[in-house]
Amino acid sequence: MKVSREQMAENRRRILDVASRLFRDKGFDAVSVAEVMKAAGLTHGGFYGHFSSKDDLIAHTLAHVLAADEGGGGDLRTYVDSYLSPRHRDNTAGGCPTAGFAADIRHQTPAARSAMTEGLRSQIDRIGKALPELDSADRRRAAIGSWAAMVGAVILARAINDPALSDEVLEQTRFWINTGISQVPTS
Amino acid sequence: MKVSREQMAENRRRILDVASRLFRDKGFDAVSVAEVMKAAGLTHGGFYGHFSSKDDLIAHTLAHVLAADEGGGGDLRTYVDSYLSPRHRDNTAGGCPTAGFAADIRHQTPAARSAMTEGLRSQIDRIGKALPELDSADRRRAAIGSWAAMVGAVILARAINDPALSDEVLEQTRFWINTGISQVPTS
DNA sequence: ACATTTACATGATGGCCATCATATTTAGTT
DNA sequence: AACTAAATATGATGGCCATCATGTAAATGT
Repeated sequence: MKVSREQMAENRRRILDVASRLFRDKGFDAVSVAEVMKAAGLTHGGFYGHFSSKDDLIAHTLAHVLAADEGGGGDLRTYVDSYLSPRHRDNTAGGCPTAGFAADIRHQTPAARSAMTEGLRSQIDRIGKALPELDSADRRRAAIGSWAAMVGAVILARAINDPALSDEVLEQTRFWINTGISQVPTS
Repeated sequence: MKVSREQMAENRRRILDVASRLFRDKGFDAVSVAEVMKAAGLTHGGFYGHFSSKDDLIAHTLAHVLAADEGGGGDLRTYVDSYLSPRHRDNTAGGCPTAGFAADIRHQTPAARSAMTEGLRSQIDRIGKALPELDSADRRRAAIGSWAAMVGAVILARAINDPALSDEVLEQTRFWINTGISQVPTS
């Protein structure tokens, strides 16, 4: 049955929302189109009225979630601490899309990879803006280095089995980053 | 046809070798059992004589490749530089299994996750041993922080589309790590 | 040499999934 | 109020894949 224009727009938004959560949680391959539609409260048939293919959904999901992700507004220390928390590690479905998707994106379409590229660019800028005390070159270096460490630490912490080591990876990386961004690099 | 005991052992080794390359290159899901066997010069039927399931193959492949991976023998600077090189970024099939598998392992069996846990543990120790100038606590922190940044940087560099930004992520992370491990942390 | 075991090959089987075809119902439009 | 177009539902279809069943031939033990 046909639905109103706003209803359809809302359906599309809901598809993207649940897809971004399911994909982050289980990976692109492990989530079927039918599963996404069901989670959005629809059936699989209507899918191709919204997107031309599953790959198309993936690309739109990435653009959607990376645009929605702000993450660097407030204090950098606070952001780093919450990013490298057990709470964030355990919240894969609602957590950082970069940590959830980055490794998988290597196998996706150019459109998906471009969305990730732009997301990374703006994240580096955002972190850099939160480091006004450094000069321009140091700021960019600290932003990229810190972000790589944050993403890597969460991915490693999620991969392993031992809760104590997982917690330690997060905490030591936290300290490592906080000492790193608090001093002028020797270059 | 039956083959000799040594031939069978060699076949098994070859299966693990090609599996580790294919999995690193394309991901666990995108590689079929038949594809692995074909790459090993066999047909799919014999597979279940060597492994009880695809999950079993994945777990053994991980243990195999993480055991073979030494990586921290020589100078740490040299290791970091080669790890964060475009050459390593572009060599997914032969490159670091942690960077290739870490994100995917979250969805694998407990056996696979345990193999990764032990691999991470020994890698942290290896890097720590290469930092004799730091005291014990700083050494562990630097080892974990550096390793997280290395893994994160390679994953990010592989995910994105823009070669210049990809190169920059590697290079800036290299600088960031090298300044980080060359100074006594303030905390 | 013979018997037996066994590693591998060939050839199903059943399930899941992306995508498509068609039906149904209702929002817009006149 | 009636018409048309569009959004979603229901129901195929074809392909891929993990796993299993069975055949075959060579290796190993006696």
